[in-house]
Amino acid sequence: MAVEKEDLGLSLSLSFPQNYNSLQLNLMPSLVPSSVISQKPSWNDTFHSSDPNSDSCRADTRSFLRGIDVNRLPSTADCEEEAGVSSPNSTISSVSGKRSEREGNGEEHEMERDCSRGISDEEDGDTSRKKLRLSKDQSAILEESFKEHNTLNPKQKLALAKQLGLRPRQVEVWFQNRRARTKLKQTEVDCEFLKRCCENLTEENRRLQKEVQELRALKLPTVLHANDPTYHPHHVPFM
DNA sequence: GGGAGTGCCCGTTTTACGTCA
DNA sequence: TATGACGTAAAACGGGCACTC
Repeated sequence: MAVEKEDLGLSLSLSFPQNYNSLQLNLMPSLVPSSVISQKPSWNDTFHSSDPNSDSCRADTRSFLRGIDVNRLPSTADCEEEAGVSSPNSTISSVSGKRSEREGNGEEHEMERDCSRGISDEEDGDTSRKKLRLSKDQSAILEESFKEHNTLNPKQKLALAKQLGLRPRQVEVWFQNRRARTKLKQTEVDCEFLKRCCENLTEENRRLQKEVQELRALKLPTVLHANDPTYHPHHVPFM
């Protein structure tokens, strides 16, 4: 496994029941969980025009990315598509349809040619989809990027893909899966937190119940006498 | 208002790889 | 030691939704 669970940098600090506010969830060293996950990264500054939501960027991207299916591996991929051969589980209109229209562009195409691993994977003539195991270096770089920003704008994606010698689609998929793993991890942490909350509340409830019983035991005579109209403080009942 | 294009999320499938009998 | 079954992590896929133009 390229990324161990520990590599996610998870740490959980719990302090119960004195101060629930002391709970700290730190999923990753530089990635603040939940609330910040959706924030746009500062790394955007690296790429000017980098706000993925900006009009210029989107328009840029749209014209930028068109016409090439990044899922298609370089070289032989073209032949396969034209021959109507795709992966066993994908139709021509599936991946190549949805992604090709939005991610194809000259730069990516050129970059894909440089993807030696992809080429070698496909050159064996096997038409089934080959899953590429990322190298440790590739995973490390992706992790570093993810720590900086857990989403990518198109330019960042291209730059990263180029740097790693991967297809932009692979980088995109990696980030999607990485976000999913982070979310799953956060859910596990949240569940653990709630579980501990429940345990502490149960214990607190048990303690309070016991305390109530003790108080009732102490005050029982008074309570009974107060409700007893025949009671007289100096009256000694028959035994 | 609605269609097209795009990005992201989510659930699922497929594949690579480690473990164990 | 070889090998096949099995489990798991992760890469990849497909559909849906939201958003923008």
